[in-house]
Amino acid sequence: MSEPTYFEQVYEVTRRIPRGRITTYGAIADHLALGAARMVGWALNKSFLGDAVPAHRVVNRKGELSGRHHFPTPTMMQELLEQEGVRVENDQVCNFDEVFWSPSSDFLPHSSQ
DNA sequence: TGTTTGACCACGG
DNA sequence: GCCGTGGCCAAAC
Repeated sequence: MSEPTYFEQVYEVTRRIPRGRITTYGAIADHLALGAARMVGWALNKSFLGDAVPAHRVVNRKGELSGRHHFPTPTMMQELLEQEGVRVENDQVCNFDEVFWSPSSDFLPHSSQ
């Protein structure tokens, strides 16, 4: 058990992402002060294997579904986002700025869910 | 125990 | 505005 590793923290932050919202690897890395966004993606790689972590809500800074290939099906990530109201086109989030959620914003700046 | 990789990001040319 | 390189830190081989 020991201390919670950084991917444990990534799980926590990822779970706190509201429905219909997304965030970036850099935002999580910055909030956790990891300094390396690569670890976030790598941590999320194992996240959905055991724990129900909405890894589909995490995209890169370009709003692209870079992790779609790591899902059971490459289309599942887009399907999940569309089901939550996130408009995805060509494996990329359209209103990226609108659905973007910051891990530091616990109080939700715009509207909660 | 050293090397390689990884769902990235920022900067420079 | 696009492409190449470095940096970042930790786990896996």
